Amino acid sequence: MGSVFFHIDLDAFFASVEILDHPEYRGKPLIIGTPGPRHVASTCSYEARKYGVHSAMPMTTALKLCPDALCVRGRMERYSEKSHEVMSIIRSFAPGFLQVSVDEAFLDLTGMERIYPLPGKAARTLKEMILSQTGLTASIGVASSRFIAKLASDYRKPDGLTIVPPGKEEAFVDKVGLGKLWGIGDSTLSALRRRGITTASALRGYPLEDLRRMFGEKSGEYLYKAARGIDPGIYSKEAKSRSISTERTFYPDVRDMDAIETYLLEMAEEVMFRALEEKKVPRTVSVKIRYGDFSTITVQDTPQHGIYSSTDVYAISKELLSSRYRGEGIRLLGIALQGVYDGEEIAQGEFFMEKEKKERELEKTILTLGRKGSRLVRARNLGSN
DNA sequence: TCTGGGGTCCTAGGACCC
DNA sequence: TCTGGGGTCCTAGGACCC
Repeated sequence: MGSVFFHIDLDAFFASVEILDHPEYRGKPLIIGTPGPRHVASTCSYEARKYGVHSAMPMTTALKLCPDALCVRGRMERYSEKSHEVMSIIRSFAPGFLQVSVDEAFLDLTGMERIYPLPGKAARTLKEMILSQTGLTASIGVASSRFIAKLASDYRKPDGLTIVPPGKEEAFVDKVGLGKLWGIGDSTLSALRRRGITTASALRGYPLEDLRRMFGEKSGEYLYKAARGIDPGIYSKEAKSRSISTERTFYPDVRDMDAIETYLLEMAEEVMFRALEEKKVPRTVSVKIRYGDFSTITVQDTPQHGIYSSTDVYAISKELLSSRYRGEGIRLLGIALQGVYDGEEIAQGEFFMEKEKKERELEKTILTLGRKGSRLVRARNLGSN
C-alpha cells in the first residue's frame, strides 16, 4: 500500500475565532489588524476576501478596497488556546501527527487501512469532529505525500476536502498552477517567467542539470521534483537550528540616538528573556536595520566569550549598530539571537561554573521583574518621546 | 498597493585547517 | 616557485512560509 497523508488547514483561522467569540461579526467583512500606515492585515474573513483583501496586505490598501471592513486587533493568546483544542483532536485521530503552525497540521495515515479503509470518509469524520467540538471549519487535503496534501487542502476553501488519488499527482500540480506551489514565491516565479516558463509542464521540459545550473543545486532539484508532483522533501526533517528574534517598525522613522538605544535595550532584554525561559544560550547576536527607503542591512557577531546576559546582548548590539549605521531615519530595528543551543548541555559540561549559573538566575529574576512593569526602560522611553 | 513579525533554509565568499 | 581539494565556521543577503 502507498502512503496516505492528510493536511489539515483551519479556514481564516484568526477571523473565524473572532466570529466565534463575537457572533455579531458573522457575515461581515472582518480584518484582523490595526488600521494605519505600516500595518498589515494578518487574516480576514471570506466576506472581506471578496473585496480582494488578503493576508499581509497593507491596512491602508485593505481599507481602500473595503472601507466598511471591521478591524480588530489580534489576540494571540486566544488563538493559541483555540489552536490547542483543535490540535488535540487531530493528534488523537491518527499517530503520525505533525503540527506546522497555529492553524495547520499533517497526519500520516500510511498503513492504517484497517482503521480507516476510506481516507476520504476519515477526512470527513475529522472535519465533523473539529466543527462540532470547536465550532471551526477546516479544509483537508488527502494525498500520497505531504507536498501534494498541502496543495490539496488549499484547493477548495473554506470547508473543503480534496483527494488526490495516487498517480494523479502530476496532473494535480498542472491544475493548481506553478504560482501556487509551496516553495515557489514571487521571485522564483518571475525568474521562471523571464525564461518563458509559465506552467509546470513547461518546467518539466528542462533536464535536472539545466535547472541546477540556472537556479542552484538545491533550488534546481526542488523545481525539478515539484513540477512532477514529487514531494521535494517539505517538512521531512526536523527543523534544527533555532533563533530568537524581535523587531519593531516605527512610524515615523526614528533618528534620535537616545530613542534608538532605548529600543535596542528593550529588545535585548526581551530576546534574552525568551532565551533564558527556554534554557537556551545563543552563539550569535545580529542586528537588523531598515531605512526609510526600505533598504535593509544585517550585521552579526559571534563573540569568543559567549553570550549570557541581556547586558551582553545590548553591548554587542550597540557595537554592531554603530559599525554600520548610516545616520538616517530608521524604519525598522531588530535583534536576533542565532545558533542557540541547549543551556542544559553546558550544565553537564565541565565549563559551566557555579558563578555563571547564579548570574543567569539573577538575570532571569531581574528580567521577570522588568516584565511586570517596574522597569527603568519605561521611564527612559517616556523621556525620549 | 507601499510593503508586519517570527521563523527556516540556501548561497557565496573568505578564513582557517588538514 | 605557484598553487589542489575538502571540511567547517563565519558573515551578509535573500527567498520563502504562516
